Amino acid sequence: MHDTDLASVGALIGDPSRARMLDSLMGGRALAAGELARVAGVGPSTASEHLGRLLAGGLVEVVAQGRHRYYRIAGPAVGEALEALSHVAPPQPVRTLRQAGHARSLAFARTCYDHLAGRCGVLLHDALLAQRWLSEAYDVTPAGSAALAAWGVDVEAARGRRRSFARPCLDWTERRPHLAGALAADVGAALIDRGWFVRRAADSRSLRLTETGRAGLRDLGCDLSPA
Amino acid sequence: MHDTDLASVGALIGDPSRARMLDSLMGGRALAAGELARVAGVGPSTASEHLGRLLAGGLVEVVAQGRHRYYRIAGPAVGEALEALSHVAPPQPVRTLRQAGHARSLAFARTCYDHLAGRCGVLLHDALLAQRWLSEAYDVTPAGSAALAAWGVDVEAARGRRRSFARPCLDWTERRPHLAGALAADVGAALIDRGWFVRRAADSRSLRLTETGRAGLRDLGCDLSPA
DNA sequence: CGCACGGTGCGGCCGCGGCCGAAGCGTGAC
DNA sequence: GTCACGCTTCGGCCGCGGCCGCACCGTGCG
Repeated sequence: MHDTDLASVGALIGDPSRARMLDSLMGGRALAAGELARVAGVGPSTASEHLGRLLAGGLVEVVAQGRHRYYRIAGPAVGEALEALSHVAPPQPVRTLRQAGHARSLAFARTCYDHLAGRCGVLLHDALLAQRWLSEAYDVTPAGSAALAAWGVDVEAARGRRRSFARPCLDWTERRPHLAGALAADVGAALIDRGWFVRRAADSRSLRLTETGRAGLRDLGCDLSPA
Repeated sequence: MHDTDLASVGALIGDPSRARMLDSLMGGRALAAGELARVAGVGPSTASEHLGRLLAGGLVEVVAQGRHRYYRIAGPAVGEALEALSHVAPPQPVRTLRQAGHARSLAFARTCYDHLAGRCGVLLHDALLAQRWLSEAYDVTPAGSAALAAWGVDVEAARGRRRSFARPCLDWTERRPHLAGALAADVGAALIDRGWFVRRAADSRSLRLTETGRAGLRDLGCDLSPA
């Protein structure tokens, strides 16, 4: 099954169409083949071929549901690899006004595989430390545990998962750390759940900060003033 | 300078010749263009072209010395990305006896970008925790600080560097964690310095455990009996 | 000095792989 | 049952890029 070495997995990511698909899937949710064809800008047949290769390479997995086939990132290791890769691949230059707007919204709030990133991500990271919900060693304090429980986050469940619990991750737009790991994934999901953020589109990593979220961040002591 | 997006950096890694070059460079030291041509199995001109692309993509950097040009991994971010990629790209199947021997020695002791990995890597990781030189939070204890100083490791200097200090990293041959991060890099260098390990070849990641190292690991309580 | 050597640039060959259109298959709607 | 739709498979076209040989440049040696 696994004849994949460094080169072949790199080649899988190295195709522009597949890279766009993977980038969309880094939003964390499963997307249908047709949606992925659209974001990649190719026909359905071509997309199907790409997805077949990604599947064979173990980068994505598929779940059939009705007459749709939903693809998603295969596991945390894949997400972390793509995340690490994007750290050495800063954003491409802007060409159109539309792209400029999209880039700005991505820089403000987005998902990074399965957790929050962008300006809001680093602000939240800083706030969690400033409020001492997290220690410098990135462990949850008793106060943090209680506060996160109020958000609907099960800290102990996150701790039990087989991936790093909480760690800093250098944000490539802010060049400062945001929070990554199992806890970060749960916190991000909880905040979307509580309506702080809404996804701009099902197949995009871009998030929109709601008024609720804006108030919540202010309560945490975050300074949302531009730059 | 940076027009590199996810796809182009993936494509850089995706070529078999370039992947072999990068894998060799993951040994942590700078290698001359000719050596890299040899490990890649291509002519000098082809290798030069590859290295030019890797250079333009920011994956390697070059230092001219005499009539040689030495290439090395550009920075920690690149090393971490390659490391993360290799986690989703388990080793390719064995075809020859020579490869089998090489695979076995790699599984026993090797460098993973700039720190120790393989069976010896995870044994050392376990020993550092068992001896309580490292806490569960992967911070160095006072006892550990003294012991590491005796090895010639400057713990405080490692703490100051702009990369993660010490963290677990899942070993893909042992499927158990070894130690990664700035501290791990210094510890690995110190142990090679003290003659516990020697590099099997300048352009390989494979290490050989010396008698000195074998005794040292035993003193730490490591069980070196095979499997 | 001249030669050997390491490394790079260029021209040309060639094969891998991305792309599409058409056809086939299974699922769900009516 | 019949049709529509989502997705995959197959065949064929074509362009990108890896490969080499050769020429060129700079360095170091005798």
